Amino acid sequence: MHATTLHRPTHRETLWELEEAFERGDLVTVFGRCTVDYDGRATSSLGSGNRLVILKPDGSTLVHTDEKRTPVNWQPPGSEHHASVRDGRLRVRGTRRNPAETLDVHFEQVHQFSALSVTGGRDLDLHGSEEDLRQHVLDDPSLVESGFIPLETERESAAGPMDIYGEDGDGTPVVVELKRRRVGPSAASQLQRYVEALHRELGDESEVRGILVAPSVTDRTSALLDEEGLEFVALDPDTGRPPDGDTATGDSEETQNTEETEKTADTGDSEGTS
Amino acid sequence: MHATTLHRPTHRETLWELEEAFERGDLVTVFGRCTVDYDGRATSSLGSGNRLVILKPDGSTLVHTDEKRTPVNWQPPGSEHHASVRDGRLRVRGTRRNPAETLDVHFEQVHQFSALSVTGGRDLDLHGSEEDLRQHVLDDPSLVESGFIPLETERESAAGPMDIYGEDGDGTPVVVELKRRRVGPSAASQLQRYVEALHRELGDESEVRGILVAPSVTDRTSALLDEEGLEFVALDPDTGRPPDGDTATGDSEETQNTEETEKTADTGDSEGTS
DNA sequence: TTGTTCATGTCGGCG
DNA sequence: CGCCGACGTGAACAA
Repeated sequence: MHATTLHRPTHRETLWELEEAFERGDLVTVFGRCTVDYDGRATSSLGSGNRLVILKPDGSTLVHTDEKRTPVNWQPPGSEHHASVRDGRLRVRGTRRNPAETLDVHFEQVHQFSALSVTGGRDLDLHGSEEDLRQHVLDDPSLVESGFIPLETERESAAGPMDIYGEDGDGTPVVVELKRRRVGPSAASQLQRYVEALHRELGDESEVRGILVAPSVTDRTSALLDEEGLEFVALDPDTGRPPDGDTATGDSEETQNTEETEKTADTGDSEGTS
Repeated sequence: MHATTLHRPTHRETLWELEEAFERGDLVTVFGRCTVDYDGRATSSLGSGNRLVILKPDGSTLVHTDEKRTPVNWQPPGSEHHASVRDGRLRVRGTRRNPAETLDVHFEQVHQFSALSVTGGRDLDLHGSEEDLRQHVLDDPSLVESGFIPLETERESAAGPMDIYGEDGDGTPVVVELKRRRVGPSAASQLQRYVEALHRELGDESEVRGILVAPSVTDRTSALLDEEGLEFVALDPDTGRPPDGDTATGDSEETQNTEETEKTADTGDSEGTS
């Protein structure tokens, strides 16, 4: 581990240290007054101001102001860094092809330069994603509906892979779409795509049910689900159980299967993870 | 403008400077060996390693490794920073409510601390977004189709706001969905949602056309569009004209209006921007 | 605050 | 490398 820092360096000094840092594979931060120009998937320009520029050894460039989580300008990983001095200004350029794009940072003045060796320890242990929700459902399919039997995950269809494919107690095909958070209209459309594709695949006479599993759903989306004959089951991705305010279980006398459907899954005695 | 930098400071020194920097509203960078723990919308932990931590005066926290554009961990703007020393470690905590979430960075060692005044100049001039494409179409509606008349943008429907609502030469309602880049299935679904909602709104006897305007479309999506009776028009968001390889203009003898539809817009003499 | 959608989204996985 | 969908998406804007 090492850290090189220059205070108010000349452009020539910065240029030299930049190239050394690129060579070593350091992470570089440059704080200074600069303009930024981007051209590629879109086009942008940013007037002069003091910003923090980060150059990563994987080729990425981040230009940060004092606000927001998202950089005001950037270049993705896989780009190439190149630095030069022209017209009394230091230029740091990031380029890539496919898509072709270029980011130019022109420094009028560099207030601070740092080269840091940031190697090691970058794998994150994350819980609470859609993957976890799926595991909950596979561990105890009755969470979706009593009698539900998962048959396949990521099952392919003409509309793409569906999260969980299975059958209900009557042997009717069921498509389950999982969302880790409150869902909007797009999730309903996505589920509908899968249901329609499967319906076409299995034959026009076949019934196919679609169930959206998420912690909650917006009003408009709830209406869309109703119109499409799709169903909703409330599940929290963390606990794998119905959220606290478990209203809107979808059965507002509009679900198409009016026979004795038991939607209330019996909680409690799930054996859980192996 | 000022920049304070400490090289291998003690935790006590860092703590002092951190609180000063928070007070001044500086942007802070801390480079050091640390662990990171997050709990909120999800839960994550990150083992010990050398990382660059950025603390913005708007409350955001970014933890960057030597790879990727996206921080390995973060806290959004609007959070609150708090620093303390416990058990011989420096803890920097970011918290917010709604949703409730906490990010803890525990430093075993700080290699470098900087406090930077990054005020000013953060508005970006950006071109090439969907907004530009819309302007192109509104300037010359024949780009979509000869005879097309835009009536309203962001028109509300039961399925949400549609990009452009208008009429074709026959007075048939048309929903136009704009995309700045090559589109996948979700865009087709989105358009279909709007068309269906409008169809319902105007009455079951009414015909409603849906046109997807984008530079290009994937094969599967093209099939989806066909099945739904939706149309596609190829337009480049930058130039507002058909892209170079202008194949797949949608008229593969499957569009439902087989009367004399003139899809080929006359290029060239568009008056353009006012 | 909630709902909805765009984004230079970014990122990972699979074919 | 393209397609496809998740993401602690973030950010802007309207209701």
